[in-house]
Amino acid sequence: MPDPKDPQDLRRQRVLATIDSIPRGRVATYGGVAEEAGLPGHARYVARVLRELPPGQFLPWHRVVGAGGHIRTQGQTATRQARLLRAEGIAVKGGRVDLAGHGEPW
DNA sequence: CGTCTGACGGTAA
DNA sequence: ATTACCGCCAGAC
Repeated sequence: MPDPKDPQDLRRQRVLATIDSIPRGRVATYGGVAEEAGLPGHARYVARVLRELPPGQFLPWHRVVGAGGHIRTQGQTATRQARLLRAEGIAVKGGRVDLAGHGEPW
């Protein structure tokens, strides 16, 4: 286990905790998650954390989308994300979700 | 240190 | 709608 006092790890934990707090049926943007985690301007960092997330983790990673509701994942991952979103009642059309109806809970 | 790379965000064409 | 840039920033090398 990584040292929980390591500031690097704390930062990541805050991001993960924020994503974990996204309710079912809602989505959040990378930038929104970053801001909520106290890291304004670090949208790319959020993406990195998710990208390197070990598979099988319980985390609603699929609820994180790009600005404007765009799905930014690629290939099979994008397919899975769309399926998971639709499974909780979020429509995905043209690689995009309706932010107006399912936007960030913050 | 300098460079390169992005599951980003925004703008311009 | 697409493509090309640009600004940004943590990491890897």
